[in-house]
Amino acid sequence: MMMKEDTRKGPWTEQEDLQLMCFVGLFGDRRWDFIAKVSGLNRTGKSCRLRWVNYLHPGLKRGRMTPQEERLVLELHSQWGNRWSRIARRLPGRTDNEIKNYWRTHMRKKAQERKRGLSSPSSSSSSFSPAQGSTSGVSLPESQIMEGSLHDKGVNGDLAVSGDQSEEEVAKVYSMDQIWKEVALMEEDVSSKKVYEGGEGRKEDGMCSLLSPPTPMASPLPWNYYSDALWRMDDQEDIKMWQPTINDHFVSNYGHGLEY
DNA sequence: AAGAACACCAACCGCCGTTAC
DNA sequence: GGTAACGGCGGTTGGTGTTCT
Repeated sequence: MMMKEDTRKGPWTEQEDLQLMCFVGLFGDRRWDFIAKVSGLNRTGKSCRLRWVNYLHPGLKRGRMTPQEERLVLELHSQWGNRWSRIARRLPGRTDNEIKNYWRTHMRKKAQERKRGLSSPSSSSSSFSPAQGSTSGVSLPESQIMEGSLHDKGVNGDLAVSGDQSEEEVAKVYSMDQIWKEVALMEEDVSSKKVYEGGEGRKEDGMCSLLSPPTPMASPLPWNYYSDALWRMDDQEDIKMWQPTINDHFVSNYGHGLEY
C-alpha cells in the first residue's frame, strides 16, 4: 500500500485520539515512529508523541494551576530557567507545554504591568496578579519579571543548578514536603468528588473501554489511580506492570487489525 | 450587540543529544 | 568511528474562547 504521502497535520480528531491511545497501550509510549506507522495514523511520530504527552496521557491534570503549583513553577524557574520539561517533572500531571504556556502568558502580563509600574515607582511590585490576585500572592524575584527574562536561559545562569544531584537538592529548598502535602490535601478533596469523571469534558470514556483495566468499576482502584501511577513511571519496565492487562483486553477485541 | 483586545492552549518547527546499525 | 534515525526539548505560531470597550 502506498500511503504516507501527506502526513496529516493540525488538530487531532477524536478518532485519531482513540487510535493513538490504543496503540500506546499496546506498544508503550516510547517508539513513536513505530506507533505512527503501525497505527495507520497519517501522523509523524513526533506528532503522536506530542499529542500523547500533552493531551492524552491519563495522568494529566487539567484546569488552572493551583497556587502551590504556581509558586513551584516560579521557584523552579528561578533555579533552572526555561527548562520546562525539567520543571514539569516536579509538577505531576502538568506538561512542559502547559507550564511554558502558563509562564508566557502570566509573565508577559507581569512584565507589562511592571513596565507601566516603573513609571510609578510605588506600584505594587510583586503581587503577581493574573486577574488581580487569583494566585494568592505569589511573589517573583524582580529580575524575572523583566520582559527579557521571558526568553533568557535561566535567570541565574551562573547559579543554575548543574547535574542531577543538585537538582534533587534544589527541589527540596522550597520545603517541598510542605507544598506537596497541601497539594495532596486539596486534590484529595477534589478527586474524591470526581473520580472517573475524566475531568473537564475529556473524552476518555471511549478509550476507557479499551485501555482501562478490564473491569474498571469492579476494580478496587479507580482508573485515576493507574493514571497517576503511570504518570510517575519513568521506565518502560514500570509500564509493563500494568500493560499486560491492557494488551490482553485490547488484543482480544481489536487485535484483528494488527499485522504485527 | 459588535468589534477589539486579550488570554489560553494545541500543535508545529528546528535543533540537539542519544541510540542503533 | 561515522552516520542515519529517532526522541525529547524549547521556541514559536495560529486558532479559539472570553472579556472589555
